[in-house]
Amino acid sequence: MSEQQPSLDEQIAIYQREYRDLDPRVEKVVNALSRLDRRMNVAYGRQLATLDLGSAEWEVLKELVMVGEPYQLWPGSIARRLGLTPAAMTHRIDRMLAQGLVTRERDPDNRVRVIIGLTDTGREKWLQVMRRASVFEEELLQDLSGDERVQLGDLLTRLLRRVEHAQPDAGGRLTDLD
Amino acid sequence: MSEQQPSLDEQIAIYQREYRDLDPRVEKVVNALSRLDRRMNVAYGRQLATLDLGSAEWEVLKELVMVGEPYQLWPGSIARRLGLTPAAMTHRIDRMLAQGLVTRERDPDNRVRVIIGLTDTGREKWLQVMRRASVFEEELLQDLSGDERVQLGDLLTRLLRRVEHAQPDAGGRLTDLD
DNA sequence: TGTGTACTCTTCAACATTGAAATTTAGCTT
DNA sequence: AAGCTAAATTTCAATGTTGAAGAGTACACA
Repeated sequence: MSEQQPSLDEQIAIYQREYRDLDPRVEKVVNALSRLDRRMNVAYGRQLATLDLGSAEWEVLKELVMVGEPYQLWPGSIARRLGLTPAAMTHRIDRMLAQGLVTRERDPDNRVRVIIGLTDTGREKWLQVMRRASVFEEELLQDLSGDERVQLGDLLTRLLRRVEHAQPDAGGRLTDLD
Repeated sequence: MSEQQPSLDEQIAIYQREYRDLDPRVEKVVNALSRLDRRMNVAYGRQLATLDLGSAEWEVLKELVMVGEPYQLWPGSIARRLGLTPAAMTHRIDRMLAQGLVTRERDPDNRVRVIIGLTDTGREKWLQVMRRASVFEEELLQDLSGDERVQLGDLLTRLLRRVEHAQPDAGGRLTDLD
């Protein structure tokens, strides 16, 4: 009935008691990953709050910067990348328009489509967030040597490959997102 | 204006163009982590759906199993662990009660408090999910040797330590969650 | 040229989460 | 023992997301 979360090793020990066939090495990786991501998001969330930005807006900003010049994307494409419904995008963009972070105009090539563009204000906001985020990220990796950072990046990239280029062929159980 | 997400390396290259001081090794780790977590959650979400379970319910189930016997927790404690408001917990538990996954009773020691307990149905549900999840997880780590799995687990654990035992003393920017 | 089909975005109602106020209880202080 | 403060949960109104339906546009094919 403890108030605080058990340590990762405690968690895995209990999981194994519940389900003997579980591989503790695999569980350690997977659960550490998910714990880390939660912590990172809490940290980002706090920094965003000090910049009057919600994490919803931040996600969209990131996608727009991520495509590079000229910082344009269709709403549906953003929605798919973020795993949201198009309806949610409509509303997010409404809000971001009001804050001057993005523009919305009809696509001349296909008038059903809409083009979302990043404003200078939006790009500046992205930069402000990244400046703070990079301080946190550096702190997070503090204990790792240069070699270890590269090693970790490589291992994670190899996992990512499995899951980002997953063809759902051959009874594949892996996820496709786009 | 591409339809699909840029690769991790493309993403980082663009980030660096926007913000020169960014350390690509750090960015690679952090962004790979966050991409992986998103993919994993999509995969889990699909498996949960086939078991008529929402990810909200799954999160609560996990916390209850994670504390071990006798599988009891206060609503506020669950809320803090999951980063939710107490109000959200009230509603989640309402739903889970209706599905017979948990019980809710007053704490005899402090009648303001409430004790949420796992039912046998709930524990069985957890097991069903884990049986499927472990297949996916094994597939995810497929390309890593036994040594590499341990190595990855260790590196991630070291990051986690930085962030889970963070005292916000000394101007610390790291997050505290509980 | 006309029709059908597919696609994109928006609108709408239902549901989940949030933040704040309200309620109830415990524990401390005097 | 009374009153004050702090804590846990629930209730309520407001906001965000979802799924489905609707409106508009492009493309293929007859």
